[in-house]
Amino acid sequence: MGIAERKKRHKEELRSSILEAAWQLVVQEGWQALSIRKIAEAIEYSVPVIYDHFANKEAILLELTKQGFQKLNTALIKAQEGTVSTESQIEAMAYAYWRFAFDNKAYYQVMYGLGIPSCETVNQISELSTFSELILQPVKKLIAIGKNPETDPFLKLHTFWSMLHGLVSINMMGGDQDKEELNQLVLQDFISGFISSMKV
Amino acid sequence: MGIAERKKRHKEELRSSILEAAWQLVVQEGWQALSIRKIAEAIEYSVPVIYDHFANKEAILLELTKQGFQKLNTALIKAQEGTVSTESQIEAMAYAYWRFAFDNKAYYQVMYGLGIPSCETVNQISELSTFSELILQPVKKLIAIGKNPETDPFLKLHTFWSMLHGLVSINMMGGDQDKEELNQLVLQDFISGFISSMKV
DNA sequence: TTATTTTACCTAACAGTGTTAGCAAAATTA
DNA sequence: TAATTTTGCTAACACTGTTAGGTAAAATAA
Repeated sequence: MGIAERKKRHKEELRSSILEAAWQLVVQEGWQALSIRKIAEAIEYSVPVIYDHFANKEAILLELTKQGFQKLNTALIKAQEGTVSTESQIEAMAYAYWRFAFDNKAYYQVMYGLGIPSCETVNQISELSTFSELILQPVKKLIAIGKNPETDPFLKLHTFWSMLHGLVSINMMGGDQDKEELNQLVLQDFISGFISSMKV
Repeated sequence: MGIAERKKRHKEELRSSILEAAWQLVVQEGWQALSIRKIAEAIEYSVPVIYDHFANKEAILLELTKQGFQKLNTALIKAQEGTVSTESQIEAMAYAYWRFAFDNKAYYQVMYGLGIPSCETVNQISELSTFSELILQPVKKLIAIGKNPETDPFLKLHTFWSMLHGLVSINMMGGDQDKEELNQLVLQDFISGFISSMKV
């Protein structure tokens, strides 16, 4: 009964080739230029075949979004494991977040940059991101060290994530390369400010 | 020669009726559902007439963006004029920024939410926003009061704006109304943290 | 092996999008 | 009144996402 397996394997290959082609197109031309027909041409199949694997175009984007969050999560974990002290962990993770965004602009834009679409994508972002879980422990420790033990760690976390996203998205605009130095300063300023704000 | 004037007036009326119709459609159905044909139908003219007033669809969105920044600017100025102390000025402006975003979600999304398009829209945002100029003076004063006079006001400003945008855009996602309380806390946490970070 | 059914895949279409070429009618000027 | 400019329209082009319906090949059943 190897026939069914071969078919299944082929189907999975086709599915991932769709994602691969879609991703390549997104990187090359931006996610606004992505079209089903271009994907079909790239994988050398007709258009309806794509709809055998994905319900619609949005489902493809959503899958790429998931891939992006997976990459981000591993980067964050790696950053956390690289250091020991609580402060340096937060710092490393913020930096890793920043680096991921700028090293994978296309991913970050698919993950967040689609604006506020009517789809379910956005609602899934908070579920996809393990950023909160990862950074919760360090934040709690920092608060414990600080002078105000009543500080809400979830609130701090939420603020941290929001502000970090703001820094990334604002600095991703324009695209002037000569702002690279400024950007580094902005990030450092933010991190040190945030850490000290929890100790107070 | 009142004929030419009448024509000119009519042309301007048509132009603003296009913008008005476009805006109404954006509010009702979101900016992704905006189409030239819908605008044409709304103003009861044929499609090509629109192209006599705007080069393309993007130009219409850009005009709405400008309107949005104008509204935001006046809100910020009003907030600044309402208070005297430096700290409360910054606080009031941040709050006004926040309120504008959530009271005019459609505007804010047109202004920032289009992701990172290939167009020139984004590059014009920094020029359109007078947020930087308005908040520069209060920031400078705060730094002067603080213990570290070498702090770069422009850097602080940039950070402030970025983080504020991050707070808004993250909290604008999801759209759960029961998060309203949390959102207020997040904003207050951010403002107090930022102000104290400059005094240090 | 033959008949039947299932699977795989494609062509062609529908309804929508931004944009523009070319033409008819109305308004203005000479 | 005749010529000219302005005004606005129809119709088309080249796209977009999505799907209905059909065909030929492959797998299964008789």
